[in-house]
Amino acid sequence: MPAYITTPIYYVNDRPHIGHAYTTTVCDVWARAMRLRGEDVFFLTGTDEHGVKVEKSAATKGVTPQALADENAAEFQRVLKVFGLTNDDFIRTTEPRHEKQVQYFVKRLLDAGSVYLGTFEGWYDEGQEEYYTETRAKELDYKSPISGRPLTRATEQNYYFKLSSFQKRLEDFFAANPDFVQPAARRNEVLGRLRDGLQDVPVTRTNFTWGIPFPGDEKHVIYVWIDALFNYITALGLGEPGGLLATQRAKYWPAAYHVIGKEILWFHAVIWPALLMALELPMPRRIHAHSFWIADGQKMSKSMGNFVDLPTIEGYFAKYGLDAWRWYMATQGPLQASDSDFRAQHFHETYTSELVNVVGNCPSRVTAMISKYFEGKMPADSQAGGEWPAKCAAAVAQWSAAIDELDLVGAAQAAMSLLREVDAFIHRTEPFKLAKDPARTGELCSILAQCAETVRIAGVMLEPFLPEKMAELRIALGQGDAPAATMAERTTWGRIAAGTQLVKCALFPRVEV
RNA sequence: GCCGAUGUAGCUCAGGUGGUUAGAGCGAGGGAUUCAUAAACCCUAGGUCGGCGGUUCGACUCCGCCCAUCGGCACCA
Repeated sequence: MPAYITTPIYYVNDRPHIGHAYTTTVCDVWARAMRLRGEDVFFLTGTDEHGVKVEKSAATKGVTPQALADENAAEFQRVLKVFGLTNDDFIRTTEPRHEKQVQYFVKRLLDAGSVYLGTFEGWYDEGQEEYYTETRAKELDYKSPISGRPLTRATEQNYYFKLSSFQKRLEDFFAANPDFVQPAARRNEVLGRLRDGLQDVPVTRTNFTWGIPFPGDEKHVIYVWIDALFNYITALGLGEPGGLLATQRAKYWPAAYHVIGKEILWFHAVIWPALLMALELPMPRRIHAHSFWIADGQKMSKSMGNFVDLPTIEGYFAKYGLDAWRWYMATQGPLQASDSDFRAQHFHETYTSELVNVVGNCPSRVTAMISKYFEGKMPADSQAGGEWPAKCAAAVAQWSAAIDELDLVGAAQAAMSLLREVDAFIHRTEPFKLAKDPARTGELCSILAQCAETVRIAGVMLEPFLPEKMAELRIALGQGDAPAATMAERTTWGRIAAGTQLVKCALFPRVEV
């Protein structure tokens, strides 16, 4: 079954930081989990490269907007590699394939009467070439915040999208699809605003040129946000029906899961569906709007200089490893409605208590005992797994149900609790004592074989989170490095044949503060 | 200002329909043990459940007010 996972496309005026890393990592874990289940996943990310900010930054630097975009897009792409992210494509809004299709879609909106030419009137700051809303203008006492000169009342012709005409259809859609926007708190915000009524929104501007020209009226430039939203379908070639891209990728629409930050919820939950309705395209499956990381209890901001930036992140890679970073992002992050605090100490504690003491230590003690008592040869289990096959099956089911809901914490817990049970089992049955009594070797064999099998299955479930370390675990358990089997096969009981050579492993070294 | 939330042990959070000693994980302190990465295991936390008032035989759980924090309020990518 096809599944299409997207991140927002990142604005090239920014440098990569924890926000980008977080969203992309969450999507990556999700994509890997779905692929593990055998689903046909297409995972997309990219960069948003148009708009007045890029135009201005480029001018300041004395380069062309395209040169600036090229440089920063390359940086984002480089970072994806460093993070080991498995996106299937990287779309840039300045690519011809995207621009052509956006013009096609906008033309269709125009032809369908969903886009029309209207007049915009507002408070204009001539120095900044910016409009302010009535409330903002009032706050500024109708003076430019930069130059102090009075704002002028200006009008401008713009193309508008008839968002207002989709009110009823959107309400019906939300009523029929209660899970469309996640988490529920975010959905409620959207519903609340929807009740206030919708106004038409401009889709073009004329005060800058760094954008996609409006088809048929080229002094207008398509507004960045609409340009950006379309990336989700231009990457699939939907704006070029019958084209090569569409032949290969059209199957991924509408199986789309848009993972976004809460700041862009309105665009994705309301405007994007309305645009799709206007284009008579089916709705995506889900919009998941996560919250933000804060730093040591305070909002991260560039001016405060407390942004967790790329060098900081790379420091964590060096100290704890890439998988540990992924684990922290996926299990401690703000996937739900409230923000999460990023603290070095919390990172360290999570690493030690979960990865070192459980995910690392449990396989370590199991493989150590098998090494010591059986020269590393997987012992034979005369009890056919005892209660463990059923426990593992239940954990896998729980894992899978959690993955369906993008509940990464739940999925991780399903695997973790299995490992904790193995620890408890060892504590209860005391194989290290049985090993001293030759009469009880049969019992010892069964216990250790059951532990090793359970560890192997838990390891499969942890692969999307900890791809590098779980590959090491597979090798330690004699399972080779590149598993070709499906997840269903790999989580069935008894794949480590008796006699298989196992190796003692220590996956997560303790890190001193 | 308007709309919507949240406020429970050091930290992160659970606590349908009100009822004996308010829970978990992590951290911290102690203990016992050794297969293991001084790990797993056992015990310990005495938190006026934001504040005030009300309803009730009885409220963390219902109502009102107040305080604090957070989110949304559309052209911002």
